[in-house]
Amino acid sequence: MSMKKQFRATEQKVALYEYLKKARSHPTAEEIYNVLKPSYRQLSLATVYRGLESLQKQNAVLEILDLNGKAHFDGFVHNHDHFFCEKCKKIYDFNEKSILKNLQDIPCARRGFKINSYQLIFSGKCHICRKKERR
Amino acid sequence: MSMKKQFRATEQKVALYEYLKKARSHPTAEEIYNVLKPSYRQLSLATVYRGLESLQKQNAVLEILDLNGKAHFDGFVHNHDHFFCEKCKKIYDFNEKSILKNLQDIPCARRGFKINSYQLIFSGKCHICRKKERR
DNA sequence: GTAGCTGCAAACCGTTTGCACGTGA
DNA sequence: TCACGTGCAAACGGTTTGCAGCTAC
Repeated sequence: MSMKKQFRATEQKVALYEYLKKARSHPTAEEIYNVLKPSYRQLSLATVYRGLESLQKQNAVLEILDLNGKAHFDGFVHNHDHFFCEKCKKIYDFNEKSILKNLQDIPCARRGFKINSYQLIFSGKCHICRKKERR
Repeated sequence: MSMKKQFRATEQKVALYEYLKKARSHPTAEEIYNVLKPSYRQLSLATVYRGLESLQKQNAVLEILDLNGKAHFDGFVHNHDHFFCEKCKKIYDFNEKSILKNLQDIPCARRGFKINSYQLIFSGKCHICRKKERR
């Protein structure tokens, strides 16, 4: 029989979670590591990755792959889309609610496919990089 | 002045292109390599990657990142969406034309963002894997 | 007490690169 | 001719893993 795994609220995982909740910047694991390292001097990158994996399984955090295949993390877990800047490689929230509203309506069931989720990521140039270019 | 790079139709690149045009299976670079290797005994994986990069620049081929960050390639370059099977890791075409029709209509310009492209990938279980499970 | 978590270092693996040689236009 | 492409092997970089010790519950 399948016993559900118990997640533990360790100091490190709480710190990860709290940072992601307030940072709306979609950081990578390494960026998070660099921010938290000064406060948690023993912290290791592997722990960041494992903590993020654990938080994901609890649906507390979302993983987004950018168009280079690099993982970013988002503390805002409601269904929304993203924008990836090809220049500065930052990820932005594109909206509060995904522009794909009715997932059920999408005509896919006829092929026998079961959709669990989707990722919609726009790619281009962000307002900051465009402004810099115009100089 | 910026001279445009000339692309050459070498034997290897033609083989890559022709394989992708008929294989509707969204193979990875390694899968393509394994298929072509018997016919091109000197072929190296690096050449496959470089050839695919070159074909992409000519808009002859499309790169799709699956939800594990792995690159797959598609010889069908018109704007369409994909489906990624979480079980067998295969990528399928989801439709002939993307369900996002009017890219211009998306209210993004107000933020000063410039959209060049987007990737919409559904994730779930494909019909083959679902069938297998039901046994 | 014990399942789950941590830090460290090493391994992993898909992809890219440097180099010397080859080849298409 | 010579810019572009190739094969090989080594490097890269983000992520994962094995292990011994630690900690939340």
